[in-house]
Amino acid sequence: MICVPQSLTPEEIDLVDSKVQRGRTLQRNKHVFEDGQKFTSLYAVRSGAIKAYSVDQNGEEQVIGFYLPGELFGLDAIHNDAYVSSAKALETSAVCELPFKQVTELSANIHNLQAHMYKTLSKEINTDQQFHRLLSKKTAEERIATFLQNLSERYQRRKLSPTSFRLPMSRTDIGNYLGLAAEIVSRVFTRLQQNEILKVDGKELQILDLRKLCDIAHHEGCDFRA
Amino acid sequence: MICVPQSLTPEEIDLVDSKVQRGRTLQRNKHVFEDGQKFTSLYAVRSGAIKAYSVDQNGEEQVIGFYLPGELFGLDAIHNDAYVSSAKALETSAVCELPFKQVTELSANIHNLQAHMYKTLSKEINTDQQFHRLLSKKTAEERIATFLQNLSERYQRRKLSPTSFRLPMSRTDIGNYLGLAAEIVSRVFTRLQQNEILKVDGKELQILDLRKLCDIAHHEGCDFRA
DNA sequence: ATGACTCATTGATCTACATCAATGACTTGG
DNA sequence: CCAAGTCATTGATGTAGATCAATGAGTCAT
Repeated sequence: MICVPQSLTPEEIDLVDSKVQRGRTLQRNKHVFEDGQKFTSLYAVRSGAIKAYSVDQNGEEQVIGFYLPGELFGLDAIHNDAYVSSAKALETSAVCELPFKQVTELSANIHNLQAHMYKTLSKEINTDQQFHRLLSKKTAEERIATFLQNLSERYQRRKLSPTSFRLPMSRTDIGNYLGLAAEIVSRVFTRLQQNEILKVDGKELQILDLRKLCDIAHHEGCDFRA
Repeated sequence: MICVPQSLTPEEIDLVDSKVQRGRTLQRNKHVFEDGQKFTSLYAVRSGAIKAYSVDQNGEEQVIGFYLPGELFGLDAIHNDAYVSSAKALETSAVCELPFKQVTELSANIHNLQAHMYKTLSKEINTDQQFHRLLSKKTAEERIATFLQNLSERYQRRKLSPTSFRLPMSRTDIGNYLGLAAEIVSRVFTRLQQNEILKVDGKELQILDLRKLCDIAHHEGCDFRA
């Protein structure tokens, strides 16, 4: 159910649900799909965490994003016959497969589904544009604060603790994603810990002062005034 | 006609065309839409050049993109009731307005149009992800070479010279877009000129050695081997 | 035409982050 | 359960690009 948009009517949900291929489970480091494979399906995370990335000519990896339960990925391949990035499990994970052909066919009839797809794609574009600002203007500390605040929100949306969670990815992955060296991620974590904003123990993370974290992030929609 | 996707059948093109509100013309610095205005329509450029940007709490501008004839913009607002960025003319420009309500209604019936919309949105996501790498990993020189090579391709697609064109935006806008100070843009232009890769005279630009420019760009799909 | 802009260029200096290097802790698979 | 990775942390040093400052060229309104 986590794989089907909740904006539909119950009947529509059933219909869509019946087209969803069920659970592939993946061990850590196993691929959901790889760059270049024939594009067939979108995927939604049921449990665990997925990393999307691409590799350039020089073999240099670029982390594109991290996906948590309830989130949809593979959207970047729709315009192509093949996937344009790879997706692998950061920990033991389960995903649902949504054959894209079914999505288009259903969305011609289910107006709500079409609207949902357009919105999802557009939201992704918007998110990427906010990320443009992050990479273009923000300092290391601001980037990391924004990243953690964003994770916090996403865990909260899934009814999990917004202030205490486990980072499923390595410091290197975080740095790669945020355009920083892993060492800088480490140093900023230490500094935020000294300022009693975080408590970090390996991959276990506690946000002690979400308010301050948001102040540092300078992120739209990350203020408590609202 | 430039506003309607060519992937449709002639009848479909006519149908879509009849729904397209015709030409708004804008003087330099006039807005097509502004952040916060009620979202109603996508826009396509007919002539001129459009800059999309957003402004954060501190009044700091972030250039999100530049749009040339034939290109669609406003996609980032679909998920929302209001525009999430602003778009203004960099020079006297004409745009077509495509009311989004019409687009969704038509796309339920015209399968090709739905497919075209999905592909357009997905392509935009993919472009933004490539930009992620540019900002995260590339040097100033690589960024600028990539940017110019990309402009060159887009002019070529519109049957204009890929090696000789006018930059419609300022150095400040280019720098802002690429995550660089305007001074660096200037310095890199000078350097590329010394190496006889470019000829720059104010906003007039000639690419003297597209091959070398591509080598510098380190950009996928920017090699002559293919 | 003329003064008041904005825009581009170049030089000098500063700094945030990258890079290199070393160490210890954790993880893992044989 | 031990050896061989991988991962995180911290310190020392280097550098690409930011910032500040000055000048000149282009553009615009009147």
